[in-house]
Amino acid sequence: MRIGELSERTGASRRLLRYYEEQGLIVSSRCANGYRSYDEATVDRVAQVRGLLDAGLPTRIIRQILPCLDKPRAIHFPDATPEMLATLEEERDRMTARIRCLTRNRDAISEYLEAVRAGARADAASAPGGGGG
Amino acid sequence: MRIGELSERTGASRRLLRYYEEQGLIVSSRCANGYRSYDEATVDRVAQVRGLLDAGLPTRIIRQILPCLDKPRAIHFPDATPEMLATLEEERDRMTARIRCLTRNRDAISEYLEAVRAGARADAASAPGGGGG
DNA sequence: TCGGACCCTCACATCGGTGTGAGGGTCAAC
DNA sequence: GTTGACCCTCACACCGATGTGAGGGTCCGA
Repeated sequence: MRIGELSERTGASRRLLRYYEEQGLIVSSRCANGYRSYDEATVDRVAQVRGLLDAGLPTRIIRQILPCLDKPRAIHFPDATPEMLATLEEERDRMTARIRCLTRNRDAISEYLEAVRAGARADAASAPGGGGG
Repeated sequence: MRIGELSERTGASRRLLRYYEEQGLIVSSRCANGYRSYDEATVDRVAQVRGLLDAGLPTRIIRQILPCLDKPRAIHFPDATPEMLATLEEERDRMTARIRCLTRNRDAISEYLEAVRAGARADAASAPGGGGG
């Protein structure tokens, strides 16, 4: 597919898709006329990239971790230098920290929302038609 | 405590602490001489803010969700307009999505690391002193 | 052969989080 | 009364993710 369709299917602007490619996050082949051509899997790839970007990872890191998510069954060990592995472990730990932080705060929001709803119900029951102070 | 100590204890630069204050994420009182003065709880608050920032939330959103995390037991219902609640629900869902994305990818990284380690062990066992292809 | 929808490559603009420095005050210690 | 560590308020600089627009090609259908 060409960039327009990919853009529509992923919600990412064309500009952004070119940027991702420039950053090495997605790849494209070129048609004879120079147009970019993407295969089906790129749709998922873009979603993944955008998810990670939205979760606070910079493109530099995403570029590093993507290759090892791609081919979960066909891992190329020569790719994995010791520094690379160290980076991955570090990044995994950072992600775990992020997950914990997000989870804690999300749960607090949920609690708050429930409390507000419970309070609103109590309010309605104890003073129907009136306001609580 | 003054800004220098807070900076040291949180790892956030003074500049950043002033920025957070400007963004309404932390508060300070002022000494007679104009110096900012923070109470103990601000240390945790800064950590929370930085965690959320690192997880991809913009200050605008953090400012909105912080008040409802602060006082989990002393909720002020008048604060909560319906739009506010809607925003919170939205944000909670976005956080859930982030958590899922991070978890999925982190687990994939973990799997990769384990596979590499297993491969390395197998390599070492089958061809000690040699290289695997 | 034209128009319009699509694509290309620059390249500059914007926005948010952060660094850095100028110019200047406060205060404790010598 | 000077020095040095701390604080203040600007204000500009930077970087990364993204928008926008200029200038120009390709291709399809009227």
